[in-house]
Amino acid sequence: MASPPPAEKKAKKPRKASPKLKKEIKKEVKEEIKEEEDEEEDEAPVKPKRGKKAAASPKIKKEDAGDEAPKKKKGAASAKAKSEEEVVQEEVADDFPASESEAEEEDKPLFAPAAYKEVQKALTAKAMHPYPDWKAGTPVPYAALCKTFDLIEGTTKRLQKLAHTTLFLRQVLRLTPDGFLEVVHLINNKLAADYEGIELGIGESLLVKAVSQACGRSVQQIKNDQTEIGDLGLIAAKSRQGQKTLMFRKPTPLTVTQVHKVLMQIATIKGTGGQGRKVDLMAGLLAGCVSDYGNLEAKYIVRGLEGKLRIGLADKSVQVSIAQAVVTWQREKENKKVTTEDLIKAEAVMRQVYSELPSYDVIIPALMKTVIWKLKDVCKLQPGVPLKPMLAKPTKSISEVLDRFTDRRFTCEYKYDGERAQIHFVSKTSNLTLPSAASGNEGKQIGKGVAKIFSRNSEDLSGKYPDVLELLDTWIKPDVDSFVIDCEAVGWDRVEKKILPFQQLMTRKKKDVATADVKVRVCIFAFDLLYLNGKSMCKETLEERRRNLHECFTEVPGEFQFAKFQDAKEIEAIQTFLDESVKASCEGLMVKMLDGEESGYEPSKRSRNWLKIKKDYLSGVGDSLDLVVIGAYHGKGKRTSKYGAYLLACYNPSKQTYETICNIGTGFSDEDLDTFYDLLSNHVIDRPKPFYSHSKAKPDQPDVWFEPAVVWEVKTADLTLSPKYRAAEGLADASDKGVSLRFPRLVRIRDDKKPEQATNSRQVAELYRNQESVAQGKKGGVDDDFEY
DNA sequence: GCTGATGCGTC
DNA sequence: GTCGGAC
DNA sequence: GTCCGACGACGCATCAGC
Repeated sequence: MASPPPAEKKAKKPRKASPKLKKEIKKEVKEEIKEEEDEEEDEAPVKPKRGKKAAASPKIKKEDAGDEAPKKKKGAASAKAKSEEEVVQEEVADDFPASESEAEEEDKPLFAPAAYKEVQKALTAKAMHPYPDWKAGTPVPYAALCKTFDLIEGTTKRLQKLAHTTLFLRQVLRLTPDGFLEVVHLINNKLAADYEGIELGIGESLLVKAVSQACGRSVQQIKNDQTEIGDLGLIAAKSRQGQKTLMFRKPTPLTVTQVHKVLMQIATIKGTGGQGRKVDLMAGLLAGCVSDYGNLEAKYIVRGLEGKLRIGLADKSVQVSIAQAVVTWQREKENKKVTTEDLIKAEAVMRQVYSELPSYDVIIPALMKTVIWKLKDVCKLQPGVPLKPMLAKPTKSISEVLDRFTDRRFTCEYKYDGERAQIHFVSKTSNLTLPSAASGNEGKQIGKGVAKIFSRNSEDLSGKYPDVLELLDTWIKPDVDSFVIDCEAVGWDRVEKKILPFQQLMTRKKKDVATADVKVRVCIFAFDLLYLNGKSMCKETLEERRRNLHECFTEVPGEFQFAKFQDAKEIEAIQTFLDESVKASCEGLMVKMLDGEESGYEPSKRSRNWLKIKKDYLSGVGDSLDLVVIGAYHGKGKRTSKYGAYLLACYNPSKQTYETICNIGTGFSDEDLDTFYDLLSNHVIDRPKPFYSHSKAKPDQPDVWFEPAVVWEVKTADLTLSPKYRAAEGLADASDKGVSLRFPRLVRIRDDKKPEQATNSRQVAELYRNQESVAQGKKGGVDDDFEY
């Protein structure tokens, strides 16, 4: 990689000055908003006074669960769980094996058993719901869902979030079981499984139009509110409030079914005039928020359309809640009380099933007619449905890797810089079939059978990689009936026979690709085998899976290869292998356990059981630059009323200009964000300086400009050629493109540096050219006056 | 038919 | 993708 | 350790507006 950056040479100053100035004021603003919300609630006629206990009141939770849980966890280390059914609840909780050692067979629960007691209390108490029961058999009121969202958002405690969710799901199961799937989809903020490829096609700008249209305010007014309030959902709610008296009250409030239906309509609109119709539909939804919880409805309609509910409850927690609600419901049908053990077991079932078949469209219907203990028999990994990929945790040093894997056998693999690809295949002679997604794709017919390919996020990539699928036949050994493999698709230069940089891979077309037109060829690097000949391999050890992988496939250089690996043990060997991987155009290494329970492919159990080492994680290694802050963007969500991101530039001494290089929005502590807001507010100017070189395109403009004053050290994984930024323009490359940073993050403040001492354009160009992917083959002399 | 804005996916 | 905060 | 949500660059696909 590049030579040590200038920043490393200077003495390091302690980072982070002490802040805490305007904090108070901001708090007040927030509280104001909060109060208004509360008021709205008080008005609601159905405020559940009696329901308090069941709704898992914060205080009770805190005292019991919060404090006891950790102690119990240590104390109850080894007691073995006994028969499941007729044990008194308390006992079960206390005796349940807490963790690690013996309970390996069962998945670990998300929380300590003692905490479950609390959840359970909430579950078994005479169910009092924050939202009163609707008429059984009728559609779920959207307001009921929103009320639940509100409660979930209102706490930061995970147990409470869960309790709220579960309670609501139980209510749905009890009153409107038919609506359960839709409810689950809306809680996940999904319309359907990812591989169905159904997208809203809504972004902020269309949404602003819709809000403006719905409440009769100008787009500009909404935008102004955005910098102040930050949350478009709240704005919609507020705006609505203002208009309330003027609007007609429709008699029928929204139902979950209706909302789901309209969202589906929005998603399927195509063609000319589509955006306008989408806006109309959205505005219609907003106008339909007429229940007593209208403000909440509007808020979450907008949040949902934004693509993020931001209630602090996502995938994993939803899984757990579904498991809890369903098991409780099913127990009730048997006239039995749910036990703590039931909850834990149900959660384990759910996690495992979901990891192999992450599709509620399949799981929920199954749960409606199957007892949860048998779910595993009905819902299994099947070719055609992508499973959640195993992920890796970043590691800060090689010794950290060794610490984590002491006394374990492990292996290191190259981490290729491409696109994650999960390939599914079923042979013609197999009695299996590739189920086609509702939306169409049948899978690609190839000589030996049918195949599909999926992305890391379960999107169907079959249309993007026809060339890959067509070559499958040549890698598969005879008598392989069906499989799912985990791989990386990497750009491949067929002439030079070498890996292409990621940026090049990205230029591939994505839809309806014809093999003949493919410009950027790809080599598949396979590293895992998840399913083979009708059987899931997930529970096998990595060693076993890898052995099978190598047995069942033949390498074809430049088309299909096994990821390079080495079962290194010592620090030096790993270091050497890491260096080699970088030289071979890889990002670094993946480190994985070879055998034992934890080497299984079970993302739900622990989604980050693998480790990754990249050069830029290691402190003191990798490229870092000292850059000048010249602009900023208003923050959203939890960054409301501060800057959420900043625009950075390097210095060009010969032109005496500041050339923009990237935005930055990560690496800041909350304290930093406050400090920098205050600090930089002193440097605001009303227009960019004439000596700033930056894109003139409208969407590229920051909300605020600063005079050059503050310098930050920033770390990056790579330098890229940019269509948007101007750093080192004309120096890095023959083209007119500037340079930007891949994965920029703040390292520390450089208040020992003046803006003119920032990293200069020539240095940026040098860093760019020194990269393996660029320098390969044309490594020239070292530019010595680089040092200064 | 072209260009720029916007959405959405990859990392 | 990276990162920090809350649990 | 786990989960969540702030935020990054970039390029294809799609549609509005000319």
